[in-house]
Amino acid sequence: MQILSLIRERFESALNGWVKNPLEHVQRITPARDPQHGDYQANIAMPLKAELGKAPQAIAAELVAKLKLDDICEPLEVAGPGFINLRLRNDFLARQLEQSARAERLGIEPATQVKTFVIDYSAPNVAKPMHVGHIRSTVIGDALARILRFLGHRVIADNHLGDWGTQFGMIIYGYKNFVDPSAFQSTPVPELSRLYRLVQTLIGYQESLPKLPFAEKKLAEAQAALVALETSKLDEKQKAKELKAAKKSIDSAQEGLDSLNAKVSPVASNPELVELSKAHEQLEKRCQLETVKLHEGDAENLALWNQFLPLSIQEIEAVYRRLDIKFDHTYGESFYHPMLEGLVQSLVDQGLAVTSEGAICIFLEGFDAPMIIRKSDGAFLYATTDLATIEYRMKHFQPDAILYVVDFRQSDHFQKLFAAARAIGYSNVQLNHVSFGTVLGPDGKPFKTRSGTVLGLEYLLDEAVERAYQAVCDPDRLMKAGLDFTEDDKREIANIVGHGAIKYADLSHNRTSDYEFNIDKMVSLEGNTATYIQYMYARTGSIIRRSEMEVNDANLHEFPIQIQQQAERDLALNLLQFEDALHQVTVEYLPNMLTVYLYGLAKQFATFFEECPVLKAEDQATKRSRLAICYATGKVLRQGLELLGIGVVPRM
RNA sequence: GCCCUCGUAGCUCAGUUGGAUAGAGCAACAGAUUUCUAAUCUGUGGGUCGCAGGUUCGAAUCCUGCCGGGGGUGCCA
Repeated sequence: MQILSLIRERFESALNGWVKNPLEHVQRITPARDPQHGDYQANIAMPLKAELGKAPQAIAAELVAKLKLDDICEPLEVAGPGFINLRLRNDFLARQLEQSARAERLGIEPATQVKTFVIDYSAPNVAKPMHVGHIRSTVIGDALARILRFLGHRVIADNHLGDWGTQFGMIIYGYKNFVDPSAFQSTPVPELSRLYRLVQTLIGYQESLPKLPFAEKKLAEAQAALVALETSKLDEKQKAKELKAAKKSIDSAQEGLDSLNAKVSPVASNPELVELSKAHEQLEKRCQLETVKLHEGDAENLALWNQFLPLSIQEIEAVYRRLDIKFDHTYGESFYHPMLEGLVQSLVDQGLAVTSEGAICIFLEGFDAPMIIRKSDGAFLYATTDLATIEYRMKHFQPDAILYVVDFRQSDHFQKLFAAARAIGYSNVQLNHVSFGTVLGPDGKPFKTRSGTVLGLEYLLDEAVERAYQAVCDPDRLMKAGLDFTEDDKREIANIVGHGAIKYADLSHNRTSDYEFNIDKMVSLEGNTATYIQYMYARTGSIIRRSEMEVNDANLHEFPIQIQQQAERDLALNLLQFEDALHQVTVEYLPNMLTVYLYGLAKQFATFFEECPVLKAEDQATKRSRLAICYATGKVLRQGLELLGIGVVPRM
């Protein structure tokens, strides 16, 4: 059982019958922020001032007198305005650690109230190459699935594949008109990617070219406005403000012009492409038509779709295999397509959806714009599929919660979707947009593929593995560390370290923040990285191996733990807070709560490693105790990393 | 225009949901090594938590306004 729950229980029984809502107050017992205030602190007395009509210090003193904690804690201490500081007894820590270290699941009991979670994550668009932007959803969703499952919940991992969207119209059109048959024969997936990019480039060109004169005019106007402003006779303050606005509108005009040029110039500079564009005017419309034909069941397009889809999925699955990501279901958009017509009809019949400006809409309280579920041309939208998906999931899985691990830019969409779901009557399910921030490039702007060339996810992973290989398997380092690896060993280590680096870099940021993508830093072997933690894990094993003693769950009772040094105590306390860290993750679905914990634990072990010799310990009892501590640390580090989808190696 | 979101050390980021003197890593500087794997450890310097008010025992955290960045905003996903 987690220590925190244990302490809270004791407080609860002391508060029972004395204050109105003990459970609420007990939540204000937390691990101490500052170790000089003990291990845990109870910030309970201060808010009770009003209810009990006494000074907080007096309340705290009274509470301390009522508490029965002497088997767990040193004598309690009231400090400052009424904090109660708790310090665990060393023998309690040692006993707890012995118990949890030999338990199969580190003593973590499965949840008593098992909940069903559907987690919707990754969701790449098939036929578009996966890139750096797909990392976040995939890795965060996978970590949450692993952690919730470990805590005993029922988890349904569902990959809502984009397999029915407009990109297929583009690829079908590209295939019909631009395919290189021999390339498609030998390497179909890259050829499909090429076709997709070609069509996309041409469409971008056709869209942007006519806008170019307007953008140029807008820029010129903005510049003229600035000049006019500079000579005008406004008062200083007003003028400064307007100058700023004028400069800003120049910047945005410039930016607009630049982005148009970026779409125009790759084609304009290539006569062949210009010819292609001329031969395929209104390309976007043509592609849309192919999409419509597909959706209407056109035999040729459906056959092409059926041919392309498995190829693309194979490609995606190869990435998942590398990353050790597994789903329970992969119900893509196409899976829901047959349900959409009926869904919209029934919403109209119920009066929940109405026709407005030719489109079928759901109007929701608190939103300016409606949620459109059928376009005026009859086509369905993302929102329609999402509603059908909720209906399907509710019917087949009866979830307590559905988590959508999707980019924060879609938060409006999800707010509407959730409001619509409630309006339809799905009230006994928690719908949660587990949103995440943008991956930024070195310029602080959204990470874009470098001018034209796509920085694919596969390339990125290869790069990380290669750098991991160079760093970890540096011959000098291996010699100094006395490590003698075969080439296979090295490759395996590089794989685990490289992939772990990418995942950890993502998971260690608060998911709601943007973060700067920096491959050097990710695969760097210093600081808050997976590699550091993996390294500390390897050291726990290395000590045990060198002791030439067998240490395992079954015989761990022969290695009784005694806590003597500060470093041992800090490490033991840290180890026992693993379960707390996991629960922290689940409160707001923040995997970085676990990375923070693991990094702290790894650092704590490094301190222990420096200060507490194991093999050269002063006596046998100390040696055995410290071996047990190493064993426990290794176990928690390995388990923690595994819950993040990150592996370990015995030596590195 | 309206709505959402962010602003913390030179840089990259945490901050356990309102707790005590705001923390890490990188970079800089000073130490520790015939090692239990130095990919390490110990220490130093570095802050107006964007600004101004408010709420209360107590605010980086909640509320209001302003400044600045990002995103969204009726038929894309």
